[in-house]
Amino acid sequence: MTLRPTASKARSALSASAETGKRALLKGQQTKAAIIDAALGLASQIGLEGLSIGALAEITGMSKSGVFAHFGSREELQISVIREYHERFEAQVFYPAMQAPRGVPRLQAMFDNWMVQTSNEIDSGCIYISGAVEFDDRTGPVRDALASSVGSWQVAVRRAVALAQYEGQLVREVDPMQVAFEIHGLILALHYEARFLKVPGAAERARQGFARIVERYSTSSYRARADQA
Amino acid sequence: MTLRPTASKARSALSASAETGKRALLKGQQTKAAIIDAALGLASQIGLEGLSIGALAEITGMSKSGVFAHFGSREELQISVIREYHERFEAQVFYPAMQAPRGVPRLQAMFDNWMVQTSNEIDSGCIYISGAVEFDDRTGPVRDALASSVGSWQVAVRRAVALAQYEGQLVREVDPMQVAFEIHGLILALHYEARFLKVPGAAERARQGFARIVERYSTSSYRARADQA
DNA sequence: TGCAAAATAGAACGGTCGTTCTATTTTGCA
DNA sequence: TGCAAAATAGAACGACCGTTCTATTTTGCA
Repeated sequence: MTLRPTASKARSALSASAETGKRALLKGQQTKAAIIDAALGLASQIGLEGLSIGALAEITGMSKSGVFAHFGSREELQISVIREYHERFEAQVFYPAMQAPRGVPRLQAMFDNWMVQTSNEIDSGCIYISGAVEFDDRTGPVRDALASSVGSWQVAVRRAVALAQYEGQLVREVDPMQVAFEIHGLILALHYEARFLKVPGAAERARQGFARIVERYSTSSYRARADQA
Repeated sequence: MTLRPTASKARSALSASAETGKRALLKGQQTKAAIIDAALGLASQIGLEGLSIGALAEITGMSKSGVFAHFGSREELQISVIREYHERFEAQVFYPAMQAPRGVPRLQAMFDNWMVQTSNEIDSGCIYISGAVEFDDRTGPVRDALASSVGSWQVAVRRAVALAQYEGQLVREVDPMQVAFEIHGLILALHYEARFLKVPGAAERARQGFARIVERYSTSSYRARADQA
C-alpha cells in the first residue's frame, strides 16, 4: 500500500465490468460504500475492535446478514475501513501538501494538514491511533493493513525531511527518522491530551513544538550555535 | 488521587480490623491481590476493555463467580487494576526520582525512570496509553480513575519543570505545560513506534528528543541565542 | 474445637457477538 | 420484458459476556 492515488470506487466498478465482462453491480457497490462510510464513523468513535455488524446493520437500516454479505468476514470489513481511511487521509493531508514547494514549506504544509485532520478527530477519534493500541500485540491481515498504511505516511514524512536537507534548509547531521519521530510525538500528545484528558490549548502546544523542531534543525540557527560552541 | 504514598494492602487490611472490629479477612485479601495482579497483566496486554471475568477465572484457577464476588462488578475490577497500576507507577517512576536534587537532575531522573517503565511495557503494554483510547469518549468512574491517575503524574512533571525554572536552570519564558507536553509526546511516540510498528531505535530517539528539549530551554543556551538574535 | 462469617463454586439468566443457512426480493443486461 | 445473477432478509447456531442466584466449602476468631 503506497501513498499514490487509486481509482475511485465508481471508476473501478466500471472498469471491472469492462475488463472482466461481469456486470457492474452498481447498486451493490453503492450500498457497500455507504456501509463502509458508516463503519468508518463508528470505528473512529469506538475503535476497529468495537465495530459490530449488528450495530452497523441498525445504522444503515439493513439486516445483519445483508451487511455481512458485502464483506464475508468482520476482518474484511475492518480492512475495508482502514483502506477507506487511508484514502481519505491521502486526499486531505498528503496530496494537498505536495503542492507546496519542496523543503521546509512542504514539511510545514504536511504538518499543518495533519494538525487539521487531528484536530477534527478530537471529537471523532483517529483509527491510526486507536488501532495501534488495539492491534499492537496481534498478528494478521488487519494489523498488517494498519501498519503498512501508517508506515507509508511515515515514509512520506521522512522523505519530506530528507528533501529539506537536500535543499539545504535543514542540517544533514540529523536522521530524518529522528525528526519524524518527534513530530509524530506531537501529534500523539495532541490526540491524547485533547481527546482523552480534554485539556485546552493542546493544539497550540503541538504547533509550538513543531516550530521549535524546525528552528532547532534549520541550517542557519544550527550553524550559528555550532560556531558559538 | 494524589501522588502520595498509600498504605500497603496488608497494612490496610490489618488496620481495618483494628479500627472497625471486623475480621482481618487475610485469605480473601490475598486472593483479591492475586486476582488484581493477574488482571493487571491481562489488561496490559489486551486492554481494560478486554478484561473478562471468565478469562481471569481460568488464569487464577477459580470460578467466574468466585472472581466476581471480590469486586461486585466489572467496572470495580477495572478501577482496582488502575489503582494497582498507579501504585506501581509511583513506586517505580515517581518516588525514586524524588531522591534526585531539584531542578534538571530530578526532571532527568523522572524521564529516565519513565523511559525504563515504558521500555519494559513495549512487550506488555501500558494501560495509561491503551486506556486513553478505550475511554476517550466515555464517561463514568473508570474513565475518571484513569484520567485522575494520569493527571497526577502530569502535575508532578510540570512541578519538576517549574522547580528547574525556580532553580534558574530552565528559562522562565516557557510554560511548564509546554515542556511536559513535548516530553509526553516522546513517550507516546516511543510506545507507538516500538510496540505497534516494531521499528528499532525508538528508545534512543526518545532520549535524544528529551536531551534536545532540555538543551533548548536551558538558561545558558537560551540566553546565548537571544543575545545573538 | 465449634460456629458464624467469609470465600468460593456451580448453574442458570438474558444479551450480544460473528457466522451460516435458506428464502425472497431486487437488480440490470439480453 | 424475461431471467439469471446479485443483493438482501430472516432465522438459527454456538460461543462468550457480566451478572444473579443458591449451595457448599473454607476461614479464623471465641
